[in-house]
Amino acid sequence: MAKLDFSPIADTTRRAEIVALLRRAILTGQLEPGQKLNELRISEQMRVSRAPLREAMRELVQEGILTSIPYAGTFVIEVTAKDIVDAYSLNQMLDEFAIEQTWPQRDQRFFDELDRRHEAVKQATRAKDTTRQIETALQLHGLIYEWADNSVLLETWQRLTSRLQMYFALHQRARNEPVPAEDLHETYVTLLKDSDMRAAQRHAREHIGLDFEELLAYARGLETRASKN
Amino acid sequence: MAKLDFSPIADTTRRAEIVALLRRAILTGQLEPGQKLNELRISEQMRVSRAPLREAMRELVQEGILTSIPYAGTFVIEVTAKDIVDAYSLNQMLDEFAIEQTWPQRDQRFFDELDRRHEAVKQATRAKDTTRQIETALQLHGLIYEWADNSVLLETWQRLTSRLQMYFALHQRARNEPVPAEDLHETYVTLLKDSDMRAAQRHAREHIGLDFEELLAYARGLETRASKN
DNA sequence: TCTTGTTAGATTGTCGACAACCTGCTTGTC
DNA sequence: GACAAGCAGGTTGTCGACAATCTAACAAGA
Repeated sequence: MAKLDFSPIADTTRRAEIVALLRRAILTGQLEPGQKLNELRISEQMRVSRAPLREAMRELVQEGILTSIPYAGTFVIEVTAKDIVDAYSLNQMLDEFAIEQTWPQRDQRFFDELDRRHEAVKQATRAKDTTRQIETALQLHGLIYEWADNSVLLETWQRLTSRLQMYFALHQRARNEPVPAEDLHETYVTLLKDSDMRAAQRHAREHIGLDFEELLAYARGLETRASKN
Repeated sequence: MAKLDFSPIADTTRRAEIVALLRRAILTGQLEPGQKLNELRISEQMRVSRAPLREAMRELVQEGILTSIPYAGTFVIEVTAKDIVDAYSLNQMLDEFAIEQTWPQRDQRFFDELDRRHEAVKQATRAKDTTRQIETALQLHGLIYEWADNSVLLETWQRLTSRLQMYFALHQRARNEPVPAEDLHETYVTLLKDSDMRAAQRHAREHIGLDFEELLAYARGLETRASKN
């Protein structure tokens, strides 16, 4: 019998689809930070009862992109400059760890996948599809976490990614101009293929840092504006 | 007007209480790994309808201590040796980071709280209340995360703690004898009060490592037994 | 004018019932 | 006896309605 990998069957519950829909709406910025999610309205729009919608919202609350106050409502999380700093500094630490864990596991399949994802970023960049550009860049970046073969680490990264994606999408929407070129990824990919682990770690640190500074400046701007109200 | 800090009022939803009840049942090992949670049965026992129960279960699924398969059921997560290794190695990394972040923030309040929690561990040890001993030890350990002033890091740690607590509780239940003395914590506390950050980091690494080796051996035993079925 | 009590409307939390689905057993056929 | 089809029981997923709670507007009193 030939060895054949079947992908898992799709979740066929309404709940799972609702989760996907809501998550996408939040991470692309269609639902803005602080916005309240009216259960009745959303359930009517989706042609679904409130039960699966509420369960979906509970999941997203635990995922950290929604927040719930009993009898008051469920809201998209607010983005503060401190949140970004926190997420960023933890991300740096995790990156270093993930690269360390992945390093001995790198093989041809890893390199191929690396190229595939890098190509996806370049394509999104050429198409000027900024939302997709953020998505693919994070997927490229997530490869080291998938390869690290540590399920808890991967979960942690995915939770963090939700927030990062949201932050970048907001930033992107605000300035409404294309994200910088993909040269940074070029170096990143090259270093991951190379033999100097420390160099890869160092680059990951600095590479992410660049986008981060801009992002942070944007968030500080938001807060300054908010404090004037 | 005198400055007075009111603590937030308790969540008064059934859902929140159910979450607390279930979490406790899982983390103390009353609900065993792999066990299925029958919604109807539990809802009847708690005198609650299935709606808030299901929402509570969704939260615990996202928290990582339950797992759900559509139309099949919701189960307590299985514990594999690899899970423990994964959680442990990530924990080491996070500890180092947390100590680094906390270090400059240490003040008298920190030291006082450190002593308070240490005392709680000693008390639980004297009372031979093993469940509480695990709880308090993890709370003592969690202080550096609370003081690190990084909300994302704290969340991550709390998720990890759920699993760690479950692992230790299982181990504890299995061998059914008191956990070793609190001398290890004595050193830990002393080092956190001292001025040598590296030493504290190194100790945290090794200190946790001791309990861990036993835990791991236990998990491997579980798997060996399971594979014979 | 400010504060306090009341009330109406809207929203969230919870409930009981029904629909969809899975599992294991039975039945019938070869 | 082996195997497939179909049925029965039980469990999860979803629904619509009701109860509890919050908010804001309004009225009454100091």
